[in-house]
Amino acid sequence: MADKTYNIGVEATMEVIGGKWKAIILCHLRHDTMRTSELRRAIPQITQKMLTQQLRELEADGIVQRRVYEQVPPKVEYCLTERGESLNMILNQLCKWGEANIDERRAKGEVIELIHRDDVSLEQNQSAS
Amino acid sequence: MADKTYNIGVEATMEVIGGKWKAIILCHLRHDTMRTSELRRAIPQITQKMLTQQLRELEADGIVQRRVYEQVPPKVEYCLTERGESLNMILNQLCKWGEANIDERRAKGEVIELIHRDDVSLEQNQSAS
DNA sequence: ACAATTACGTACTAAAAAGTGCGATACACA
DNA sequence: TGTGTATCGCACTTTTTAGTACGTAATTGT
Repeated sequence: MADKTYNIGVEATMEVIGGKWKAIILCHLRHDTMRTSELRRAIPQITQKMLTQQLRELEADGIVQRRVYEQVPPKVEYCLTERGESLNMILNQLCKWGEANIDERRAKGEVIELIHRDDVSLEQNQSAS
Repeated sequence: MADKTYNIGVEATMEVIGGKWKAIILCHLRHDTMRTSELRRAIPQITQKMLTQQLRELEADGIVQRRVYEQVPPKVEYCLTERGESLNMILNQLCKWGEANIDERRAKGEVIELIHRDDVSLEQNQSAS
């Protein structure tokens, strides 16, 4: 394994959840275990190749767990590992911030649509005030 | 402004803080106002072009504020806007998660180095328990 | 005169990430 | 025999992102 150097923690995090698809995949998996086809339906624009590829990388990073059922047609399920679960709070906040931001932008006249608003409501919220 | 559609909030967030440099830049700016040259020293691998380009995009997204002092040689400072500040908690957590992850990986035998460990200690932390 | 300073732009190139199109498997069912 | 299912791999192309190399400005100090 080659020597690796980070300057600041966030670099290591973005290496794991960065890119066009990973954070989205993880946001879906944080609620449920899902099979490949469910993820594909939940993320319509992703291609099969990208989905598999990103899931493989997340697996290699110890974030998701892959479970294969030996049956035909195949059935493969993915869920977060313990390390993946430790991203839960971050994922929730990323979702919420994005939603709030979309609202602000819309209030300023931009034409934006948000298909699925996450209802995390009363989970690990700690809004001081 | 062209019509834009998101499926889930996190997409909008990653559009703003994604990419190789933005989250890193923001992590540095969350403590201080900094001028261009300070940022460059804080993030040694970034090129001048990338730094400027990313800052411009963050400015366009209303995340950072650019202040130009009319003097020679030029002096330009950047700081977070209110909207940028609203990312603070996320940025802290991204840093902390990365640090913890680096520790885990090192414990498993990987040869990793982390130059700057962030000491956010007692800021807006809310660890229940 | 000339270098150093600080911030930025622009044309061009290189590398990384994502997308397309195709094939494979192995069984069920018409 | 042929079609549908669910998952994945591979070769290839396109798009996006990042990096290189260079040039500008206006002033201070040598």
